[in-house]
Amino acid sequence: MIDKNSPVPIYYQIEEAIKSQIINGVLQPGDALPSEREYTEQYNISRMTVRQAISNLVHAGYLYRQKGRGTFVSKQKIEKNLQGLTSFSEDMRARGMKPGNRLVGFEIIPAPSSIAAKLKIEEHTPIYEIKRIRLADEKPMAYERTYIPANLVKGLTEEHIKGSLYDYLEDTLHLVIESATHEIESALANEFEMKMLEVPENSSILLIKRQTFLQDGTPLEVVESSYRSDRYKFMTHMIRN
Amino acid sequence: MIDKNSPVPIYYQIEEAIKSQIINGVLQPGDALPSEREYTEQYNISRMTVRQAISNLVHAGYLYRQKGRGTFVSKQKIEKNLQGLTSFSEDMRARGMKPGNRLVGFEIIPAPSSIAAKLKIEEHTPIYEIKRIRLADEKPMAYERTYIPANLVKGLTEEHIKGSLYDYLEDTLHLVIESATHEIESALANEFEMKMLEVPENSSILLIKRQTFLQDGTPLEVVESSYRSDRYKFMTHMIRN
DNA sequence: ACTTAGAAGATGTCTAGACAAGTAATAGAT
DNA sequence: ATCTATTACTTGTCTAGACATCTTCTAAGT
Repeated sequence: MIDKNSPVPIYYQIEEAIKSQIINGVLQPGDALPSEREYTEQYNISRMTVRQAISNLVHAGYLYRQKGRGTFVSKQKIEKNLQGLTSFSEDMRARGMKPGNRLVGFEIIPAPSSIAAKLKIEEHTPIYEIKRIRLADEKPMAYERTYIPANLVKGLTEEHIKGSLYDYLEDTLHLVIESATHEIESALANEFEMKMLEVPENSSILLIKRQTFLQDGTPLEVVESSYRSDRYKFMTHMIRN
Repeated sequence: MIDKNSPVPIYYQIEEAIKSQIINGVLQPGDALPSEREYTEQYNISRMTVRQAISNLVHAGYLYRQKGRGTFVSKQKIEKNLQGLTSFSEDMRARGMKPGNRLVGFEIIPAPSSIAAKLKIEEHTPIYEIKRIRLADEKPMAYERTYIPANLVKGLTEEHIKGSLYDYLEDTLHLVIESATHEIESALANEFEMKMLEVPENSSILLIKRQTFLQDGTPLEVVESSYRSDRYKFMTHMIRN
């Protein structure tokens, strides 16, 4: 079960063992876990190591702890942050749809002041402007404008955009994408959006403005998207402080 | 600086000391923190205690760690999960507005099947149905229906709802509200919503469907809200896995 | 000047306790 | 039967190391 000679950290092996007991129904929602001391004795490991495994599972939402009482399996089925930050393609795939793209525009432009402020660069600094119609199952889902600092993402080409931009950023450039903020509004589709999204007059759209950040907090991109309201709803998960 | 005789845990005191150095500009974004060993020596505490403080700040988004290199101040200014799960009143206050309420309806009804499924109770089980116009600075912001299992929240009265429902749940009933899911859509206001929200024909609205969960994963409430799109945008923060 | 190897310094993982503070169960007294 | 005190058990906090693995710097060799 726990292999002390494995390169996989012991705490991680414990995590996976507990998680699979939960997923396989051996541990039911509301069940008490064995105590930390019991794990310590069973696996002959330090209690702090057990605590690290359990803390990670508490953080992930599988377990909750109550001082003096014990540790219990959460009734809530979703893993916290499972619905995390994804690329458009990842999002569509998660919804069982086939993602696609129609590139409308791709150029380097001087950053207008509002975008520059969000990207924390000087106005007029060169940025990539990427305009796309986002498809799901071959039909328009969203119209999207993406702005990325040119000096941060060197060598970006149309080929990268046709594939997965996030794959290029993460796998080739080794950028660590950490988080994003979203502002979500409702509006009526304008003439342009009606045409791009193929929706009739007086259609409402979901406007999503997103800012993505790297691990060290550097802003990576600003994305402004107009989604068809008949085909898309935004889903998120929030934790109370 | 660090008071070992204080009831406040040492790791928490370290956290607060580092946090205030960041907030006061003593530590700048991108700056390296002193090493764990340096804190250990400076405060004459265990390195594991230092690690706990730093881990909490990493988790909160103030710092990031790189193995072999050190720990650095994040450039990103917002605290992760700062924009966490709030009540309506908390949300409005955070936006600098004065929250208010017009109670439209409050009764116990048998749970319809779709609500029962979300609350994980049997159809027809008694639930509270609370209908409110949500005000901000005395003007309508949202129309909202809330559904709460009656056996989970005993003794709920109109007085509680006129005040802060979350205060009653947390402070009086000691329920630990942990998280929520949101589904956000865009739509056109119907006749009823136009009247409640005082918006003209062909106004778009932001539809937010929320499910709130307690610490142990028990569903607490289902909330369906229609927000004025001219006065409200939804803001959230997501982390990449 | 450039390259390589070793040392120094950083975080990551883990040990084996100890005491603090909360909850639950049990035993004894009324 | 009920109440109170004690004991047992739980998580929370902390200690004082040790070794693993990564990065960076320095010194030596070419």
